[in-house]
Amino acid sequence: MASKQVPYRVRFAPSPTGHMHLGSARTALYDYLIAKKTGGQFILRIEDTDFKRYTPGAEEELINGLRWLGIDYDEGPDIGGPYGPYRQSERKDIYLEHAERLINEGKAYYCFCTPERLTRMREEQQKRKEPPHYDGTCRNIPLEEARERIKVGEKFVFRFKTPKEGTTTVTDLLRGEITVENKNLDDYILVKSDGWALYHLAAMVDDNLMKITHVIRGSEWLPSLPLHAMIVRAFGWVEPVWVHLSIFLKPSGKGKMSKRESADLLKDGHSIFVKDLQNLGYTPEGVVNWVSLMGWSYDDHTEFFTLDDLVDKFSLEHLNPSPAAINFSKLDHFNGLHIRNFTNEELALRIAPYFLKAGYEVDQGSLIKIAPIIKERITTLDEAVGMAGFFFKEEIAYNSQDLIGKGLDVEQTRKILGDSFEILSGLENLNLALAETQLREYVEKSGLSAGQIFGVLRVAVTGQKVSPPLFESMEIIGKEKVIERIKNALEMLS
RNA sequence: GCCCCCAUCGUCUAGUGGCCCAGGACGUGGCCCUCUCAAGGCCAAAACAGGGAUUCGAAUUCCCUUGGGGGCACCA
Repeated sequence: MASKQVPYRVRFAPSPTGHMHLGSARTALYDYLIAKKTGGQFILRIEDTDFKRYTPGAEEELINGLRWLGIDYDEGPDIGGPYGPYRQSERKDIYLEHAERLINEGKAYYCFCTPERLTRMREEQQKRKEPPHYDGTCRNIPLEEARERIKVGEKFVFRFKTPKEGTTTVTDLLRGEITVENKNLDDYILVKSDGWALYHLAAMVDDNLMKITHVIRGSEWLPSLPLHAMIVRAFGWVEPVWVHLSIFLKPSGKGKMSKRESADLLKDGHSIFVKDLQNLGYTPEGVVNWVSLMGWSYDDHTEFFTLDDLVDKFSLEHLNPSPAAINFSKLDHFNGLHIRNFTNEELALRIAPYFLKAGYEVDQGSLIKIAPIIKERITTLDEAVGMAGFFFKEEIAYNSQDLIGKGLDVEQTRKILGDSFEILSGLENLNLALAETQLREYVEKSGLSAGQIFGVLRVAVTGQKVSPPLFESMEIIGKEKVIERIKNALEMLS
């Protein structure tokens, strides 16, 4: 009997404040993988208590992004679940109750300091070269007095009463024990004066209520981990396993990606936003494979994974804590790999939207025929349009200069075109084997190279200097159209 | 400034004291294949940040230095 796997309950808890980026995608992926692997649940929770930063449409983009990547969640705002609601904006009272509980137990206190006073305080601390921290003005106000002030209508926040002495030790799965001196920790605000909980409180309360066993998140949260552990401990709850994933650095490896740089990236056909990646012709398979390997590895020799492979092979043990620079050329590599792995039917389905977007009228039947000859020539789906658009054009446009092959002059080119026209016209159809045999015989007799002759025909038939294989292409285009295009080319040169 | 984290080829990484004068992948260069472009195959260049300590033995353990990153909000 195999040892029993404990099901993990994990959550992806983004705030709807912008576009879904790679870091989020990876966190969600790992959440999904480990939940699936252990037979547990993956929960989507929206952390939307900061209304100032709320971005309309962000939640929808998040959900679409997850869906596109194939990362399904078991509980979430749109599908519900036994521990809802899954939007923090619908859980205000829950947080307030918990904050009150901390107050009653002497583990938190009401603070009446105004934001203005706090900024002034911080400025002075900076002037004195002190680390910014709350000075504790309200820390020792007797509870009775504080309640009176609240009754009178004074504005207040809840602050956590952080011990001033001793140390706090928390264990991160990837890094081991992390110990900090409590005097370096602040009396963090738990609930704002508008009554809304801050992340520190809300997330810990929700994680407990939603029975989260493993908190998997970015390591930008590491500095507040001791606080989070303190809050969990103050409530007397058992801590989840803390897992802080490595940070993604920009391709240069120098710092996190900024807004400005993200925009520049897009010009090169890359992006850190899931939505852009989709538009740029990347496949969910490629993105998932690529992102899974940033900060995690399986073994020495396996790197090609489908989502199902990953469910099978993923484990928290092989996570790497060091920051990772984003490497887009590797994305291209994986994307190409997965495109080549598609069946022709699948590829046809995937590239169709890109043709449509470019204004082409395409049919599935033709795309299936085209799929095998472009498969190994494209790294992104949208490249199919540039590579194979000529199949669907009534008339192809190109520069007549491009017709004239390397080492050839106009006369020679015309002769090639004319002879080819004769040869192909004489054929019953442009059956691949037949056409190629005939044309190769012609090459033999002509004394020219195959490259020269086929090059001329390539431009005449496809309008491109770079195209899928000539004979395969001609067969798909059909005799009539091929002959006509050769004739047009001939006329162009006269 | 303070706190925390990290440190193997350009990049992503394998490596948990001897199997490593360090393996794989991307990228780069070369060759082969070839109707273009790819794909594919083969080959090559390319790294344990530095210094101590522990040990018979260190990429692997400990300490220091250096470098890099993250965080210091009534944001998440």
